[in-house]
Amino acid sequence: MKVTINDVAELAGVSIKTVSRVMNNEPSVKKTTLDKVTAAIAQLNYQPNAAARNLASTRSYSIGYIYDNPNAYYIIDMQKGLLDACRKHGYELLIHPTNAKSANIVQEVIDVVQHARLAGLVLTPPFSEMPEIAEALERIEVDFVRIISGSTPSPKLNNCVLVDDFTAAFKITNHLLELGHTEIAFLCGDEEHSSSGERLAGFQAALTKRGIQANPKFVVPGSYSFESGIKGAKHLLGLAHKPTAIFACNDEIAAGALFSARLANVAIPEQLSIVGFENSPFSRQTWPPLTTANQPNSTIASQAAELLFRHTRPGNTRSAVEQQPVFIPELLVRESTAVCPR
Amino acid sequence: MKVTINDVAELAGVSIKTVSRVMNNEPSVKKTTLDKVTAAIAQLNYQPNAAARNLASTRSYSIGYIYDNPNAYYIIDMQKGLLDACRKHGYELLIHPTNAKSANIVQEVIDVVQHARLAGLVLTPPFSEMPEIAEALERIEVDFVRIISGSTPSPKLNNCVLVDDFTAAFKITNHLLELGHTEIAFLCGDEEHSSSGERLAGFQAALTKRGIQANPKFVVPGSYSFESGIKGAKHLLGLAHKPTAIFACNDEIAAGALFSARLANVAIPEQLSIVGFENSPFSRQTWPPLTTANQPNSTIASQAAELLFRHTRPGNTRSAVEQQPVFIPELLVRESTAVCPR
DNA sequence: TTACAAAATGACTACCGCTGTCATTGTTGG
DNA sequence: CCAACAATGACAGCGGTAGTCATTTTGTAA
Repeated sequence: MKVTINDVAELAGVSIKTVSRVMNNEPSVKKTTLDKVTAAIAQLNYQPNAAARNLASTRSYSIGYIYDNPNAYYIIDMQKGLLDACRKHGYELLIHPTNAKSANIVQEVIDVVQHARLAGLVLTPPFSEMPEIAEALERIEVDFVRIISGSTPSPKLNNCVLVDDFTAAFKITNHLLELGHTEIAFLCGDEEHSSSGERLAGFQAALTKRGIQANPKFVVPGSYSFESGIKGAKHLLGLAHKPTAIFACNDEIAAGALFSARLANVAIPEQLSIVGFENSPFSRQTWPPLTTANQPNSTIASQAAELLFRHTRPGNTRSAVEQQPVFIPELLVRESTAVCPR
Repeated sequence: MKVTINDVAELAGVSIKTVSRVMNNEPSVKKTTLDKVTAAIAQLNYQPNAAARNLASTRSYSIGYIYDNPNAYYIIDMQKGLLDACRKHGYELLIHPTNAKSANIVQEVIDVVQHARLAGLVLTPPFSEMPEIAEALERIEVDFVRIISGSTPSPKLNNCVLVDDFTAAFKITNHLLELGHTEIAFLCGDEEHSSSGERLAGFQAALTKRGIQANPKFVVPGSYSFESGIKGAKHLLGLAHKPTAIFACNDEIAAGALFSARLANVAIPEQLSIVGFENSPFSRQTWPPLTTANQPNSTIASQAAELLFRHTRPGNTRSAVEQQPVFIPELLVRESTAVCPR
């Protein structure tokens, strides 16, 4: 029933030490031996006992995902990507939802890492944007990969997976411009999340490039919620001079805006175009379905985990600057956008 | 830095075996010794190394949560509750999202359980309603707790946590009846989910009790989605004889119905009352916010885990019939319901 | 071929931190 | 005061990793 390293060694006709060498990708194993052992492993479907490994090894075979994000769809997608990568590399995933604003959050993170003897951590906003967390993890010498909003790799962004909100927002805005819109409003997300700022910057850059001066009245502060979308759109539709398109900082805001427009008897997309961002299930559930930017969260998460594993693997120095994967969410045109009515 | 059982033993002036006994709630530890050890544990903030425990013990200290559910909010809530219970009892949680409809799902579940040496499993719909899964788990003698829709504990529902959809639906319907509604429509969820049937039964029972005959035209089949709510409500509002209230089988359907009503220029709640079910974040994000039934998913999950731990703990026989906790989602009145206009 | 260094492998040991078993020591009550 | 039982401790693993050498293979230059 239970296959141990001894069974594999016996079948392959080698010592357990050699099997161990194979399992840990150590060099100095001859090709022919490696093949024999690999075959035996496959034949017996041997999977090393995680508990024994963790106990014996100085290395750890689990990584953690600490999060605090109201967007359940985002979290689920991230988890999925992390789990896939973990499964592939024989790691375990520890999930730890918590409150990023709690007073002793740094200590809590440290406790989790140390108690579970984690090899590393994957951080998403807001944790990935909290310098005190990064500092603490560096202090206790635990690897981590941050998923953050950004477009240009740089040494400062060491160990980050970048999501290029700027460029994606630029493209979305171009889509609206191509439809003839020039009076475009922007509904911001939370100021604390850098993604909101990046998207706004991309939006403004696209306008500027076309020689259009962004109307400051059309930039509405808010937060990443349906509620905020309702309010923001209501405000915009009450202006004497109304926009013909709204760029909402995420799908929830867009859905709220859509709702508000309905209330005001504004036809979407005939009288008003609305775009979202993220391609959450949310965006497909509205009516009409939202034009948005597809953010491949699972893939992003997988990449982040892979990056982490690369560090964690022995022989790699933590300080080595890794290449920084950059993801550009892609424009996904659906039915909430149309040619400018004017 | 790292506190082990030895440190505790030394501080308490006992052998490590005694500390182990305390950690595992074994009897035959003298009160005075127990206090000494407990104090030492607290003082050092000792937490046993999970890997070592798993390795040494015949028992397992991890449980699994296997799921396949499109509702991310539900999953996140469940995870939260399970994690809380696990943390409290020193267990670990393995999460495993997968596809319930895959051909070899039973084998997959068995593999997960055996590879991770799980002490038990918590199952939610659809897994909790798949007899082949239950049979397989019984065959390999792994404990599991199912969270299912049901109102009356019975030996057949051994090791289940019941969510009394029937009674909750009954109460919701009563709320509508008390507002004077008699022409109430029902938007069904997926047929495969027993919760939909239970809610419908509760709805009909409430009508019957008031001597109202349910109009068969007002029971609309569908699925647990926004889309389905849109369609269902559109159909209902197109009838010559329209309902004055709609009972949607969950919040997403209700949100869809609400959307449809807006499109048809039907004022909510003045002209039409709409209720949902679940109290998902969704229900607060609509406008007006939905009257719904609050389903405390985290608590339900915690209870399920507790039940599982009780089995798993040595000294308990698997076959012992446990009490079955029953949760009745509670009516939560918000702004989507009002007195019947007629 | 031979010789010899280098590479590959194995035998063995010491853990990792905890639990299970069984022997030993305390602590009662008759 | 001693049986009888409760409370405690000594010690051997669990299934691996890691390190140390010793030994066997291999490759290669003379």
